[in-house]
Amino acid sequence: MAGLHEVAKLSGVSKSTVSRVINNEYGVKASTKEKVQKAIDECGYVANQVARDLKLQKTNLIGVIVPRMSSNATAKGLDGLSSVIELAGKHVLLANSQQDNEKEIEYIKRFNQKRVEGILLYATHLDEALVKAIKQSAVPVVLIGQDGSLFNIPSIIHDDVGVGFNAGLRLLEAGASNIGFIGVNSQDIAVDQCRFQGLTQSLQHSRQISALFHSRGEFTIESGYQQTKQLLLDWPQLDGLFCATDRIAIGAMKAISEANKIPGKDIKVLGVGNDELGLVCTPSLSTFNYAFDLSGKKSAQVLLDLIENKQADVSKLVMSFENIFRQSC
Amino acid sequence: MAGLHEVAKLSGVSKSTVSRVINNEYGVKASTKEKVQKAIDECGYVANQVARDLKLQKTNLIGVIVPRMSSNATAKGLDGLSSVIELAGKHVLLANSQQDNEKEIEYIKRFNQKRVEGILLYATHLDEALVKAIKQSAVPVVLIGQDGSLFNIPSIIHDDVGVGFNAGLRLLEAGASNIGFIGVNSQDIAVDQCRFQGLTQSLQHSRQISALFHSRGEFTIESGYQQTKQLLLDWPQLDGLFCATDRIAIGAMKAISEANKIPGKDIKVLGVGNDELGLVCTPSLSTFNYAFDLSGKKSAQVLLDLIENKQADVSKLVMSFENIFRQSC
DNA sequence: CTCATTTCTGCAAACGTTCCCAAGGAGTGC
DNA sequence: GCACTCCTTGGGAACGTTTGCAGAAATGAG
Repeated sequence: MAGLHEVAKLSGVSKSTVSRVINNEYGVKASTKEKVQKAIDECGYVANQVARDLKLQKTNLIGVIVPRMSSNATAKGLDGLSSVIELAGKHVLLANSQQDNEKEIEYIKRFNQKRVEGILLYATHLDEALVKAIKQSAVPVVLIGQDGSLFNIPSIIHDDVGVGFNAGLRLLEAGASNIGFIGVNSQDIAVDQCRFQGLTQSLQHSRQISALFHSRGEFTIESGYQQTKQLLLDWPQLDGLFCATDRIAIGAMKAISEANKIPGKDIKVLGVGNDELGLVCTPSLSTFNYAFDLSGKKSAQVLLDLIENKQADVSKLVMSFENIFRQSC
Repeated sequence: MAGLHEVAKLSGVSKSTVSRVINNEYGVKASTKEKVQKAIDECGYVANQVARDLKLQKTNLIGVIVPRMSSNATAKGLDGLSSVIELAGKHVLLANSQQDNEKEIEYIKRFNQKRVEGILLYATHLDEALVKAIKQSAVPVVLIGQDGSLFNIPSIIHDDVGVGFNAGLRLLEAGASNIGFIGVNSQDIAVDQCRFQGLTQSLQHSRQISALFHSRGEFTIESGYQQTKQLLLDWPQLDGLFCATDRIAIGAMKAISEANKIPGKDIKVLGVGNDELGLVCTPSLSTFNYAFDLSGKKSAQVLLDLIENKQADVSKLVMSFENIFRQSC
C-alpha cells in the first residue's frame, strides 16, 4: 500500500510537506498543496493510522468486554456506550468474554498491549484474580453492573438492592406472604445477592410473611420454567415470586399456568430489566426498568473523564430504576 | 510506560535479546532468559502491540459495522461472528452506523486507515456511494443481509425471497385471500423488496386471491401497530397479513385485537426472524427462523478466507431458513 | 592448545508517521 | 545593497518493535 514516501516522490516534495497537507496544517503554499493532493488521489494513498498511533502515542481505542452479545442488557448498553465513544472520535474494540473469568483477564491484558485508552468491563463476577488484573491495568478500567468500589474500582451499577426492596414492598402490598426468589448463581453479586438482599430487607419487619425461598438457575426462560416447576412442587403455598430477570419471570409464568394457577392472581410475579418480552406476554409482566443504554453512556463518560483527568471524581455511580407495574403483580 | 529499551538496560542485555525472550524464540541461553524475565516482571513491561503491528504490517483487527446494536439480528450475528474472529486470534473493531449511509462509508475509510484486515458490513441499503466505498477499500469487505453480488461484493444473505414465497403458500393454505404486506422502506432490498417479491410470486397463480396490499413503516412494534390500524381502516376485508419482521407482526396483532378481530383466526399473521418475542406473545407468532448467529459465523469465515487467500471462492451465500408455525397462522 | 563448529548476542535498519530545527527564498524598509 | 523578517520547505530523529547479519562466546574434536 502506498505510503507517504511514494506520494512525496510522485509530487516532487518531501515527506514532511506531504504530511503537512494531509493534516492540512497552515504554512503550505496553495500550489504545492494542490500538487500533493493530486498525487494522493492518483496513487490512492490511505494514511496509516498504526504508524500515526505509534508516533502520537495515542490510539483512540476503547476496549469493551461483555459477557455475551445477545442479551437485552448488553445490547442496549453497547448501543449507549458506542454512541458516546464514537462522538468522542474514538473506536470500540469489542471482546466477548462468554462469562469466562479467565477470558476477561486475558482481554484486559491484550487490550493493554493494544494500547487502548481505557476499558469498559461488563463483569459477571468479581473475584480476586480479576481484581488483580484490573489493578495491574495501565489504563483505567470502569466496571459496569458489579460493584467494585470496595476495591477502589470505579463502578456504574444499578440499584439492585433498591429494586429488591421495592419488589418486596409490592409483593406485600399485593397480599403475598409465601414468597420465592429465583436468582442466578451466588457469585453474581449484583443480580443474585443484592436483589435478594433488598427483598429480605423489605420483608423483614412484616408479620405477614410466613416463608421465603431462594432458588437458583440461569439467565434463561427455560431455566425460569424449570426452577418454578420444582418450586411449585416443593412448596405449593407459593403466592409471590420475585425473579432476578424478566426472562426467568416469563419462564416462571409459564410453569405457573401449567400448574393451573393464574400468574398475577394466584401467584404474583415480578421480574427485573424491562425486557420487551414482558410487555407482549400474557399476563404482561410487572418489572423494573433499568436504563441500560443510559448506564452504558454514563460508564463511557466516566471512562473518558478518567482518561482525560487521570483521576476519578466518581468511584461509584448508582443508577436509579423505575417501577413498571403491569398485570403480573 | 516501560519499553523494550528499559528492560534491556535493567537486565544488561540488548533490545534484540529481550525481544527474543518475549517472543520466546529458541536460541537464547536459559540464564539470560531468566535474567530478562526478572527484569520484565520488575518494571511491569507490557509489549506495545501498536509498534508490533507497524513492524509486522499486521493488526489482527476485523472491522464490523452494524446499523444498530440492540436488535435481535445484530446481537445474534455479533455473537456468532465474534466467536469465530476471536478463535482466529483476531479482534473486533466495532462501529455503529445508526443506519446512516454516510457513516457506513466514513467507517469503511477509517477502518482502512486503522489497517483492519477485513470488514464485515451489516448494510441496510446498498447505494452507489456505498458500493464505491466498498470497491475502494483496500481490504476485503463482506456484506451481510443485503445482496451485493451484482457488484461483485461477496455477500451472505438470508433467503428473503424464499421466505416470502413460503409465507404466501402458508397464507393461502390457511384460507386467506385478502392479503397485506407490511414492509419497511423501499431502499431495504432484502427486508422490504425481496420478501414482498417472494410473496407475490407464490400468490400469482392463485385464483383465490382477490387483493394484495403493500404498506410500509419502520422496524418497531409501534410502527406495526400503527400501520395495521390504518390498514384495517382502509381495507376491512383483510384476512391475511405478512409482516417483514416479528416486531412489526406483534404490533399488528395488537391492532387486530383492538379492532375486535382475532389474530390467527380472523386474520392470519406471519412474521420473520423468530424473535423470542413471538414465542411469548398471545397468540404465539408464526414466523421464519433465520440463523443469525450462523450467518454471523459464516460471514466471518468467508472474510477470514478472503484475507488468507486474497480471492473469493464464494461470491454469494444464501442461508436457508426454517418454518416456525405457531398459533397466529 | 588450536581450529572448526555451534550457540548465543548485539548492531542497525526498517515499518510509516510527526514535528522540531534549520535553511532557502522572497519581500520589505532603509 | 544590506539586514531583517516571514513564509515555505526539507532533513532527520523519534515512536517501540522485529529481524538479518555479523561478531563473540562457548563447545567439541583432534
